[in-house]
Amino acid sequence: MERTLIKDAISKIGEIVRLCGWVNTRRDHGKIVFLDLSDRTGVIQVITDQIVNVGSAVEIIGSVKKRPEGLFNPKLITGEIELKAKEVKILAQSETYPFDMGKPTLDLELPTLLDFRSLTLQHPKIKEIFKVQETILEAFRKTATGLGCTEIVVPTIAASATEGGAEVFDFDYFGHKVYLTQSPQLYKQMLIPVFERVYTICKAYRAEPSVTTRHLTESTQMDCEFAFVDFLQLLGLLEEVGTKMVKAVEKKDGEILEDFGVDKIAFGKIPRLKLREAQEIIFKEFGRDVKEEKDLNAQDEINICKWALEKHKSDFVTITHFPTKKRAFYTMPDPEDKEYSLSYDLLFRGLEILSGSQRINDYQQLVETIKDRGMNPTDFEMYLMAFKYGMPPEGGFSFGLERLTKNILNLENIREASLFPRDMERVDKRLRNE
RNA sequence: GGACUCGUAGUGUAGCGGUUAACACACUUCCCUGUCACGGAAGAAAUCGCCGGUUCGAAUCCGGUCGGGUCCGCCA
Repeated sequence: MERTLIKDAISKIGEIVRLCGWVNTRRDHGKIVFLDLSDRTGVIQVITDQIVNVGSAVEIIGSVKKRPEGLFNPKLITGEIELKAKEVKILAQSETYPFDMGKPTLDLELPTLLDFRSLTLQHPKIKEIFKVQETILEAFRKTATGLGCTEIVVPTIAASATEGGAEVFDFDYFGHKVYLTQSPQLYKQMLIPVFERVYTICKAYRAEPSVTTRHLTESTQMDCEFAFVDFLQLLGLLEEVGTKMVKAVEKKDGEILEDFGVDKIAFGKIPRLKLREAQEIIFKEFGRDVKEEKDLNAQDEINICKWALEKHKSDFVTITHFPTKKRAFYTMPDPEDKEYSLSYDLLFRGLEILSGSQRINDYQQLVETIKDRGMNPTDFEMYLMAFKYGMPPEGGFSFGLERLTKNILNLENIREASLFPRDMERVDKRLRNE
């Protein structure tokens, strides 16, 4: 007999069907036993007299019935029907889970959540995090494609430590020292003269010894790069991509946002502030003098987002013109004040979720900048080659997928927004110093 | 790297000088034909992270150690 998906059972009242899925919970009333059966499309109540362990994979043949009047369950899409089982076949018996999977929220401490990752991911509410992530990825692809970008796949093994800034992982490569890339930056720039506009979804590696709620050593970046654009156009592009991703989640996963108790997202016109202007606002509105700082710290980001929400009804804020010295070498200095750069960060609900810049596209200027930073142009031979042959004005940006997911769902820790998070102390299992 | 915090059944917590170490969920057995976080009865399950000290007496106080967590720094 052909398998029926749970959501399709709704239209099969009176028919005999075969359902496949997992037993979520069991309510045993003696002569009558209720099972909640789930598959990828939903959950249905099954009536049987058999005891089946929670978690087991089963195949159930039975008849779809309309529930008696007054016994509907509005929480289920199948709440007006149920399956009267004729035959329950256990395909794979489940052991007892180390915690209660039946509760609406898995109430576990973070280390427990991650120690049992292959099990905790099965919980409906945790699964939802990654359905949202899927929506973000889907919307990013769709928006970038709509903007004329070609999707590219870039390497994560590189011969030079490249960009400076973050610490990088190095390892032995057939007797040579090579590095894991901290961003797809150089590769997407090299592909500008090929495709004019590109995007990539890739992994980025940072060996920073940071143990915080917002850092991963392996993150997923969503990157775009555009040719023939100026600074203001770039700001428009990043705000469009950012807004569309969040709107897609609101549209497609509204119920999940409700489940997580998330406030309605504010889409007012996104304020654009130079770093100095943002610092001025923080001083005036929050009484904290950070005007000498070269970047915003975590508290600054929270403050300025609060201001943007109150004054501009926007959960986003764009911060521009960071000090040139604090940014990667390929960042274009502001021609009007070279101390500052044509760079930007996008903040969303108190956290930086994107950064990027207008790039230096002039070959000579790029070579000089690399030298000024104490790096060697010969380490960038292939990269620089592209700039000798008609590199147009260009720029781009990079979104952090896990950070965006964390902040959309108001998760406490970024590790919750990664299926298998890597940090200083964990690569699937806990690492111990021997 | 620095500061502050927390380690108690499988899980999440309570207890903070003398308790038979408590509660909830999960688990086992029994009862229950309408539950949907089902309900009811009984039960199993913890050398209170580890080592040492103070004390007549330590889960509880002190020191050390190991392991978490949060914040700061670094960083995206």
